[in-house]
Amino acid sequence: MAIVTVALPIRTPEGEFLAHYSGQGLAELDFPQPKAHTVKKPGSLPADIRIWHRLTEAALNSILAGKEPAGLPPLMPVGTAFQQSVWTAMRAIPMGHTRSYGEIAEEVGRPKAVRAVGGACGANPIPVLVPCHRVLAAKKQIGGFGGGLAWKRRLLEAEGVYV
DNA sequence: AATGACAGTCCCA
DNA sequence: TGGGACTGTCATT
Repeated sequence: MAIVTVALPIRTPEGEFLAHYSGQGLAELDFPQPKAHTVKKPGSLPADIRIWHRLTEAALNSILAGKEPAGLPPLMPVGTAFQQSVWTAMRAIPMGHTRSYGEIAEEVGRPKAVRAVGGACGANPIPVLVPCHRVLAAKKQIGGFGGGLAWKRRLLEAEGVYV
């Protein structure tokens, strides 16, 4: 059975993100690429994907503007059981709040797997909407970020969080 | 199958 | 300030 995904661009004040949809929902969200690459739009899209994309566009722009999204598309990232549990825990962090890698590790029942939590954060396919940027190192240190620390700072700043 | 490298954290010297 | 143990995942060997 073929795996079907659709990639659609999202214009924001920060650049053009790229959203990937599977048949289940939003599977991946890419930060703006250094090289502006054109995305070919399919002539017609399934109704559910159009709806999800509108939700993704609105949610992404809301968060970038520091506002609570009115709604989210179904978030369907692909990953291991451990990664799924970490991503689920991250989604429970309210806007403007943060957790440490250690706190997330405890929440998923693996208090000693702190470092592995960092790995799962880095593997998060849906940054921003799955708020990996709200996970900091101990003592409110900034920690790392796959998309570049500038993005992490930018996203935290939009939520009024300063490290 | 084993090793090394990571978006971490704590402990002990 | 520095080194070791701990943990999940992936690339490399």
